[in-house]
Amino acid sequence: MRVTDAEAKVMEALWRSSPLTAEQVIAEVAAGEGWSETTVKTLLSRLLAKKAIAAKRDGRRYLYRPRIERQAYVAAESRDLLDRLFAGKLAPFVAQFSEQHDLSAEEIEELHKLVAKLKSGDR
Amino acid sequence: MRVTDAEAKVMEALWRSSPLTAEQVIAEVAAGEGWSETTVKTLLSRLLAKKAIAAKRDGRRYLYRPRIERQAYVAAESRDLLDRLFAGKLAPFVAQFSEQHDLSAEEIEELHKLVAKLKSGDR
DNA sequence: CTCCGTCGATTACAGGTGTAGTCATTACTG
DNA sequence: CAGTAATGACTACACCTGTAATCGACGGAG
Repeated sequence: MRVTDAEAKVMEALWRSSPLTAEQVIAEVAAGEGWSETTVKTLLSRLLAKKAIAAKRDGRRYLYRPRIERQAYVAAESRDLLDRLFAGKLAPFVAQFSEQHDLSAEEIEELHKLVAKLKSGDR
Repeated sequence: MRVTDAEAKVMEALWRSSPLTAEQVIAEVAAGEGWSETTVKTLLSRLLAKKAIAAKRDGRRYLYRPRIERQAYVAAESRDLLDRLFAGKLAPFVAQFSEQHDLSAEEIEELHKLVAKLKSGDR
């Protein structure tokens, strides 16, 4: 069961900190996305229905927390993109991206360190 | 106007070689995706409507060709992912991906060469 | 010249998604 | 104890997407 883009915005809030009440989630995302309160509540319900989050009763309200890790979501999205567009290979992705955008010296340095670490088998 | 996943499959066929007739596009993708002929035709119509492809009459049929480059599509998708999940930065993406998947020595080597080239400012 | 087959155009339709309003319950406030 | 405010549940709805069938026009075969 896939988490949609709008739902992911709500997940991001919960990944940033949790548990949160619906009201707190609304405070985190509604204004930024230009959403009404009920929209956020709908998204919470759908996420609950697809078991992407859990809700624990706390008096008259619920406390929501993620049930899937951001790491897993990010990894799935990344793999999907790589598979669809780069035959699953990382290097071609990096190649095209660096061709399209001028990377800062810092970014390049960071990549360098990363690759060095990979070469040394340090993981 | 966004190209959807199903539409992208048709685009891929046209990026591989073009121009193609509808029949040729169908031959390229229908079986592989388990689609009927009419499904492919619908996708061609929608791509035409959103100007992602062009059609030139050739006797009684049309010859279709891409109107947006694969490069541009791939770049947009990539940037979207990076922006959504990695604050637009390449290095964190590479970091998480290499953590999730064991890269082959060849892949690592390829990345190394790429980064070396970037460092030398060769672009 | 007529009939038939081939194409693209048009229409269809269910399920997903974004976005939001209304309802019903429940717990405080007075 | 009753009324009100807050909160989650339910309902709504248009547009998008995947998937496909049917229609109408036009060109080629006989």
